[in-house]
Amino acid sequence: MELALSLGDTPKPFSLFENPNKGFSIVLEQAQKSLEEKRGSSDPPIQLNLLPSTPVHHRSHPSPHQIPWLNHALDVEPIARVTNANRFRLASVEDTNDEGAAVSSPNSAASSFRMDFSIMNGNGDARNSSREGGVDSDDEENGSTRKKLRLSKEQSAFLEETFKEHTTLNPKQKLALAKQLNLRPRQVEVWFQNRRARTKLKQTEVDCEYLKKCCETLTEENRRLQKELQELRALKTSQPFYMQLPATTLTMCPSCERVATNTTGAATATKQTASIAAGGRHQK
DNA sequence: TATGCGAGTGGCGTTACATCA
DNA sequence: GGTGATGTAACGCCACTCGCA
Repeated sequence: MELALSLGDTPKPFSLFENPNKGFSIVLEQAQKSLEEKRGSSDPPIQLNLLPSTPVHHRSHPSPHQIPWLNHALDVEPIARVTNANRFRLASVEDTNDEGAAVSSPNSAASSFRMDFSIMNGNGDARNSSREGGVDSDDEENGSTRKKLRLSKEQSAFLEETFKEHTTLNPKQKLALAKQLNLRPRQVEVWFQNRRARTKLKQTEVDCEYLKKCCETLTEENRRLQKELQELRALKTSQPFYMQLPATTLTMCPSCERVATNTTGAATATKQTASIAAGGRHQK
């Protein structure tokens, strides 16, 4: 599994910015604004491309990895986070596919791996080995012990591709995917939950790194400005002559910040004075 | 021993439905 | 009978956690 890290050049800003409920976002926003103001340009914020980027043209130009039935399902019913709003009662369907027994909690459909895939797929072939993510033979023999299930590479890859298309599944998609991969719907559901959680975790790590860099940059900028201020104050005390210049004679060109001579204004004169005191920094 | 990851559990939000005033 | 308030069940998701490979 590859996690692509994109540093900039992303249409979407920082993920945390998108969530106003996160306390982090305020800090980040301020830091980013501050940096942008100082630089005069907006550096593209960092973003970890863990979440699948859904191409705008994705329906018209399907990728080689696209899953037709999923796209079809999308056409029928858009998902994202509307599963609650648009969900339809599938309890009976799921329960049927989900063993319908050995339920340890309302959300966990099964705590053992007893499953006859021949019921679901019409074939109970040799793919149902534990390594392939199907029924574990040990579980068949010993229902009390649960062996660690590992999905096969093919199953993982397929789930990954599906996740790239959309990070959540509606019940139809879940059932279809489970059927296609020879897994229980609950397994597909859990895989997507875990995948979302780990994506979020990775993104958080990247966010933290970005915040660190922001903090360092701002600290450095602050240090520089403090130093500059000290120099200005020193100049002000040692060369009071500049402070006695008529305020109406000097100003700054707003566009290039060079000295102009025949406009007036006390504020701009102050700016000019500061500029001269700073050694004409703007005249590079 | 550390790590990845599949899975269990509890809590929360949302929706549909039933009941009652 | 229609309507709004309230309670409840079902469902999905998330955060946390465990434990196996």
